Amino acid sequence: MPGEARAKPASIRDVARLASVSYQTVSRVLNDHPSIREDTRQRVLAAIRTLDYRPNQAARALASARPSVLGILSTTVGEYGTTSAIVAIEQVARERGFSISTLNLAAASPEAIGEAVRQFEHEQVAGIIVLAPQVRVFNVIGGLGLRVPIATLHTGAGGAAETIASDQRAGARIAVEHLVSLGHRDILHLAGPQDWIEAESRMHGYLDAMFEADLSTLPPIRGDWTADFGHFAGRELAGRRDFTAIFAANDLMAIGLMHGFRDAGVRVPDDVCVIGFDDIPVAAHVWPTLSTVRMDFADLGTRAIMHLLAAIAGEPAPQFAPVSPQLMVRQSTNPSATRR
Amino acid sequence: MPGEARAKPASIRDVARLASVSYQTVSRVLNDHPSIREDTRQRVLAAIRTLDYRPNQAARALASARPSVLGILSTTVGEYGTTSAIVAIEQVARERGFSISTLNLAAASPEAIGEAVRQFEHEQVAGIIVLAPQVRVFNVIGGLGLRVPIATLHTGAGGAAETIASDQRAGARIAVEHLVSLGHRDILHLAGPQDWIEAESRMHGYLDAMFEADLSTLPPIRGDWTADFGHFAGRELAGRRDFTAIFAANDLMAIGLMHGFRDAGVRVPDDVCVIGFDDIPVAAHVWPTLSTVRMDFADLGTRAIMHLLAAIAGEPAPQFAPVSPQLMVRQSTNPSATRR
DNA sequence: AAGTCGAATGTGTACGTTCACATTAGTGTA
DNA sequence: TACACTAATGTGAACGTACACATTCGACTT
Repeated sequence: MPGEARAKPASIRDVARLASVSYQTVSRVLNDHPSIREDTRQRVLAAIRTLDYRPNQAARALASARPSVLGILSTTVGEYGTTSAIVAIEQVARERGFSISTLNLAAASPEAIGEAVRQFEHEQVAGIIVLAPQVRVFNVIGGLGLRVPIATLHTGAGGAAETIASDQRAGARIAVEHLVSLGHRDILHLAGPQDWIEAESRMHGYLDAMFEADLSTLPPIRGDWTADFGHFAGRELAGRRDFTAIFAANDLMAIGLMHGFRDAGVRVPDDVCVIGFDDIPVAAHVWPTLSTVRMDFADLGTRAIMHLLAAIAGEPAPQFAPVSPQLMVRQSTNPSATRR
Repeated sequence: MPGEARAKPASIRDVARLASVSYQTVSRVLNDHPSIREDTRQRVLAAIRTLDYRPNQAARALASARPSVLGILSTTVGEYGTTSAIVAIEQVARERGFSISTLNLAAASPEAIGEAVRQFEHEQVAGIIVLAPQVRVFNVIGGLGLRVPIATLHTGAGGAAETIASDQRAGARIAVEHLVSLGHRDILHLAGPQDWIEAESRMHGYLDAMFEADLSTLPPIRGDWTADFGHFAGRELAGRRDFTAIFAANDLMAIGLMHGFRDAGVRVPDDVCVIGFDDIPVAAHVWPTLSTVRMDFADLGTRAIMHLLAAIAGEPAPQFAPVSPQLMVRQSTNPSATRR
């Protein structure tokens, strides 16, 4: 509003002039070149501060091969934890001088994914983090002969994509083991969509635990992650009596499931025990409060980005201790705890 | 893995050579210059398709004043709807040829916000969309003498920031009117944090409805949007008998509130009616199912981006019909409907 | 038929940075 | 003291595009 003529941002040459050096010297200071005398460096840094100079990323990306943008590809289909992972990723990335370009896919069709990745490629991103953990995403990406490094939060990516050892499988196992320890023998799994890596991991965890406890498994129900589906499933399953506990692949479905049971007159946890996965913020507040498994998604995000940055720098992949998922025991698996 | 030498992406000059025109002509085709013969344009477009050419955004941003990146600034403190708004914003922006750079703030301190905005400025963004609707965010931004256009989803931004007429206030009003129509006269408001624009809007809606119904208001409780706080508040409020209904500023707090009441032996909706705001996916599945108000956040996002794009292009702000919030009546405000 | 005008296209240059190479200063060695 | 060798700095290009200007071409006027 005050209409003050805004000065054009300072360029590397302005800094050089003020510091009485060549623009190249400034560039070296910016890029931590080893051969710079300390007093020169200080003079340049002072000039940078005086002029509030910030390197032009566009020019930098144009002139150098290595770009300064990281792409995050995600599907919106509600996965809890995605957000906290993104925040963690961003933070690390920005500390290392990268910007983040996000691309949220409404539908995860192979075409859309391919297009998105090519979009990133054309935007000259340094690397891509994929938070759209469908199996076919990786098939598509694998078939693209991609040049940019890719990382994901999830195991089982297969193909060329770099993967992080996440412990969804261990988490699912812990959940089921909890049910087993309560004496349940007939445990049903309400799984996620077939194509999802996380759904597969969690189902494997279920199978692991059942196998180890020497229990026979029931064919899992395939859901779509939504509470609405859980609700539907609950009403459908109310008629069956071949299970005494259910492990739902996420909390949303678990909560819908309990609603469906309630509608049908099946009591949780008295008639059927339910455990979820994620520990979404409302899990501790629904009725009955939902037992679940909590994972540190921010930590997973950090690993993914560290992994990606290492790949970009051509360094060997960093190793991390496994993330330990945490069992949250609440009312939905504890018959004696439900008081109204 | 197959180590095939990857070809360098095609440049505008490659296209020009293939189409037997000058690179400038290609540039004109790309920028929809009027004076291009139709057959020339077609020849250029064909060459573009053949080479799978995509303009280099970095070079484009460098050469032209107008950059092609839009910044999205948001705080992570859980607001439902942010995600769907972002998706909508991105879609429109990408259609118009912009990339999206996101910057999620963990803490919304004035310093962090200022730094984030300067970061965007330095990244040469064309405009910024702010999804961190705290009042002080706008104070900080207003005091920055910013040159890039800014838009937000929310009204009441004040200062220089461009605003969109959103209807949170109307939504809150509808929620309270619903309670009034059920015969409630003593209605308490569980508000959001003082600094938040949305919290203020929703409180204003509450006050509007109470005033119009000629009812006296109670001092609102200030929450922090979380279910945990709602839980705490529910236990605290259970001792009070000076209200028969509560309007919570978001669903998360409403669900926690019902949990707190349950703990304290207060029955919802029989003793106290509860209504929330947002219609988060679990609202229809908790017990009792939560009455609430649904807003089309994707639509709000679309408006915000249209607004911003108009500002960037120097066009007048587009006008939209108000978004009508939708009342979702469920069990938590319907005493006769709770069957177990 | 020469002149005028606008449409269509081409040529130089700049954007801000990095890279490859060239140069100068600085230090030790013989 | 001269020599080599490294450290420190400087110079000329190039990245891929858009902008300002110059040019060519054709059609229409007089």
